[in-house]
Amino acid sequence: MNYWLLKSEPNEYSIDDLKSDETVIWDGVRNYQARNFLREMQCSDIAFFYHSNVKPPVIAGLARIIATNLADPTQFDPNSKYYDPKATPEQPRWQTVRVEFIEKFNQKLSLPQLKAMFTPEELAVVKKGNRLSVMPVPSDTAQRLLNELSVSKEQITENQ
DNA sequence: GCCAACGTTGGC
DNA sequence: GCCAACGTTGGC
Repeated sequence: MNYWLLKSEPNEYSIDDLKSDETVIWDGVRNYQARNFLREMQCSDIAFFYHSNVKPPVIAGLARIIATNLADPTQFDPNSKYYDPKATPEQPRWQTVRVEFIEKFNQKLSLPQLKAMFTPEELAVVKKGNRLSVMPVPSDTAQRLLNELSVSKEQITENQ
């Protein structure tokens, strides 16, 4: 199992939105490095849900990857701001995943706290100037985060 | 609101 | 294929 971090501006889509939707397709990513990470995701992988562009930025919750290698439907929609005229259903350029709500944290970890806990090598989101919206979280970093957030193994395992 | 960081575009 | 110009992200 692999761990990831997904950034979202809560004005656009928050952990509360995911909680009420239960699942969502993670559309709108238009950065190749981020897309390549989306392509690597596998079912039952865990994602830390990060709220960006708020004071302070926080890890707000947890999500599970439940479907992979999906063509992002917004690339085919001329009315979407994520429309890509070079993409066709036969040859899509942007793949993504569907995620499922697991948990919203009461005690959120803020970016200053994350900077105190981790080096940029351990957790890329603490690196100054990092604009990537999808990034891997090394397994040992993920374990430390889950421990800090008091997440039990049962909570992140499917078929509880 | 500012601006550093950095990805993308396009002229050459 | 280089790189200046430009646009966007996102912390501060």
